[in-house]
Amino acid sequence: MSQLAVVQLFKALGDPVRLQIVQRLSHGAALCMGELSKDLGISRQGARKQIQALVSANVVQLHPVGREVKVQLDAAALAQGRAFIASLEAQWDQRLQALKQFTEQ
Amino acid sequence: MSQLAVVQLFKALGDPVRLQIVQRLSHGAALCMGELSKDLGISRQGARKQIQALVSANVVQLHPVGREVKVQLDAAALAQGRAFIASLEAQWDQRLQALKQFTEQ
DNA sequence: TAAAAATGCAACCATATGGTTGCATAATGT
DNA sequence: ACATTATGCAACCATATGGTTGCATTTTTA
Repeated sequence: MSQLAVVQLFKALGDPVRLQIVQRLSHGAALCMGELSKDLGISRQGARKQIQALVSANVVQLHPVGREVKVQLDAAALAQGRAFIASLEAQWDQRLQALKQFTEQ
Repeated sequence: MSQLAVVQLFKALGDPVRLQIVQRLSHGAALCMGELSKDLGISRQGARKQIQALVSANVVQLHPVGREVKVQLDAAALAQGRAFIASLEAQWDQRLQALKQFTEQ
């Protein structure tokens, strides 16, 4: 996973509206835009732009169905984000381990 | 962990310069600001502002040592971010499981 | 065939963001 | 003491961002 992709992923999650959208979608149901834009406290077009941001970051996928557009979470993006953080933590722990061995000498 | 804290954490990680800083720090050594600002391709004050953003998001801590200021990663923030993503994935998986059982009926 | 519903597109606006430069200040080395 | 080093603070600027409104388009429903 490229650095750029990771940055885009975290940037996408780093906004209250977008994170709220992701949380609602994580419950599984693929909601259409109209449903999603409610409860967000902003206009439909405002929500649309945030959803587009999630699409660009590959956090979400759009599936047109008739006149509606279903919005579905892409769990792979979440997995990649988690894996990236885990790799940072692994480097950190490795260093702590080395430091521990050094002080025990 | 509050929603706001999660948003701030991801927003902090969602920038190429800040992510680069975090990656360098994940190697363990607590670097001082001057060292960090090099290799970033921006001015010292530019780097300073990004580091401050990381401090505000609790991703990093500052420790003044003489005339220097050491910058150290706070691995707890990483753990919280990873845990948050994991909880989203858990909800997602749970839903998939329910769907599977439904179709198997 | 019309009306309504769900969405798309574009222009616009206020504010946030990422960066710069200039100068001040505190700690260190000679 | 004095020059140097590491940093802090503030003003400033261009662009990105998050939101709005208005209107056009496509699909469903009556």
